[in-house]
Amino acid sequence: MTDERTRSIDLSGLGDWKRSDYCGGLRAADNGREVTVMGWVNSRRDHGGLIFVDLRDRSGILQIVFDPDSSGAAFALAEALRSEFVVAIRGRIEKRSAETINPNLATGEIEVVCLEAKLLSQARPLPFAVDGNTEVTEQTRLKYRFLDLRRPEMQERLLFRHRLAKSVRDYLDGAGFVEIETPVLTRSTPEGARDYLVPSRVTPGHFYALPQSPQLFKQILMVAGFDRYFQIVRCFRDEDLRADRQPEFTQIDLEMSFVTPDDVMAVTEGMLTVACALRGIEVPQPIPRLTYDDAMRRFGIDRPDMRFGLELAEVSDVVRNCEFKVFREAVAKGGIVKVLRVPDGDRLSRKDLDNLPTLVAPYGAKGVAWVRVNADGWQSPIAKFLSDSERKGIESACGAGAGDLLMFLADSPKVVNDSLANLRLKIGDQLGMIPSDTYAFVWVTDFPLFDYSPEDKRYVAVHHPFTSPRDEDLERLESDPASIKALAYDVVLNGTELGGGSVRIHRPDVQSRVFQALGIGEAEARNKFGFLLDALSFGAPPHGGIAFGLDRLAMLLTGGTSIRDVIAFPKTQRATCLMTEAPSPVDPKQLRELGLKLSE
RNA sequence: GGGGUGGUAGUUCAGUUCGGUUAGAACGCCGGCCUGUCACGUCGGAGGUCGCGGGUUCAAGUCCCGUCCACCCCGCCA
Repeated sequence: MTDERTRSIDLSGLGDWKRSDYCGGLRAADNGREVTVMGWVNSRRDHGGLIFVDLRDRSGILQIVFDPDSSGAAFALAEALRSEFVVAIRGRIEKRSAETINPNLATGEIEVVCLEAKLLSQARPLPFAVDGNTEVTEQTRLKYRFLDLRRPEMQERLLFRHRLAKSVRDYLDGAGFVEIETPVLTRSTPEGARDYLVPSRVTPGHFYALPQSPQLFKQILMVAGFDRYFQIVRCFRDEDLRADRQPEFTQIDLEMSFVTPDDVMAVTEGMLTVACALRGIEVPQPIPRLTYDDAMRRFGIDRPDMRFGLELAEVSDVVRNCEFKVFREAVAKGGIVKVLRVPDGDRLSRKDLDNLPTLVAPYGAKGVAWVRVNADGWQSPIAKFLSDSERKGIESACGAGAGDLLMFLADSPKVVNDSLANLRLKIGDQLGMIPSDTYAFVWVTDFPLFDYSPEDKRYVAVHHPFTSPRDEDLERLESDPASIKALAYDVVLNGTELGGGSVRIHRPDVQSRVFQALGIGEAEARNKFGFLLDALSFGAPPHGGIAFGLDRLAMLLTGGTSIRDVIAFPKTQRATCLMTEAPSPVDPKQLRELGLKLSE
């Protein structure tokens, strides 16, 4: 079939032809001009004695008319054209007659009458149509990414990503930030995600790590006196993938000297304003703030979707001694009981209610108790276990009134919050309460500095080990680590964490104490972070910064649900590339040079 | 590591409950006709390792076991 397609046609070179215009920009005002356009055959309509070709380039689509009266040679060539052949067209722009205008095309008032044509390249029959009307599975798209990326939708996404990065760069440049590159081959650090390792040939048995972020380098650039740094930089984390997580991703990374959290947040708000303006989206000035404790209390999550209500309320104290064993025992065991109030609860059917346990099971919850608050009292399987005063207490805790549906979770704080946070999203979505054209930004502040890891039997850094505690908490660093709040802040958009940052520790004594609290001994700290402690000891300014997920920002601003759609060549969930088939085995010789041996 | 969904023509899917003649549709592809289409029309045609391996059966796309791939989620990750 390939042979038949290609047999009788000669390919041409460009010769002295130069493109005069992109397809998509031509208009009625160009009537009469002779133009040279080049691009791909988006589609071909052959009427026997007359052939129309929609020519596509990055800018759009333009109709070319091949008429034997205008050029017999070009017409003969048009007969052989097929989808995605690459051609150069010389022709004259003509206004279309009124009845042949195509209002669906930006260039629909005109067409190009072909006077001369060159076939630059042929295409085998395609695995899928590039025309944008055909649904294709992602697996096929990723294998033939070069074709997928031709689709106007993907072109627009990547062009937008370009404009987004440029607007950020321009803004930060204008705000006095200096773009400085940091190493990609660097050293492995404990804490945080699993590193991608790169073996050293020159020092066998030693490894570089690809950076999870340029964290330490940017701090050292502050010590070096650059005052304001930024970088749009690739980061690497060898963890399992999600729709919004790739093993390599791009951060907008910045750091500033002599600042408080407010200063970093102000720069961030300016940057987001410029970025969102590309989509006509307004960013509130300032972006509302929520403490971590409030976020957890009201939404059960540290990245709440603020586009809708459905807030949570805690009722542990109300039900501490109630007759319902599940509630009573949860509280007795140090757990909590929280309630999600759904207004107009009859929008959820009994079947919906029966399905609730399935929705929370992934988070370890054993069930969901529910109550319908009717005008004449409570309708609920657990109503009989709750006294009048307990009912009143619950109603006042969550503001319940007639018509509301209440959903209860009783378990450890983690299970309750995880479950209800997820339930809130699911139900908000199901009831159509989440407006899709709204962009709700929120700062989450005052994160805990440490989180206790039962697995490791020690405290781990919630943000990272270089985050500064609040000054007023310093004295409790050793005595009550769990109570320490960090000078850390996340910016959240529609329930997605866009960026996070902190003011850093700039005193070597404080840094050492935090390492101690994290169970990183003096010798290990010296060994792993000696260069940082050194740097801090030679005159470090107070400094802080933030890092943004460029991919996530691009995804949200293009209305996508997966960052793969704003990454030209993304990886699959198993971190492979379907186009290049990376990763791949390597030649034994390469392994020998690196001093590596594979086990079995 | 775990849970879920999917894999049938180049593509997107139906067919799988309840096993049964030659596995279908649309789009695409190939050929004929067609001078105003733009999802062109029209006539004809080709195209299948039913993801892969094993099993049950007279008989497997369909049932059973294993396995690979993609996606969503939990764990993991800021």
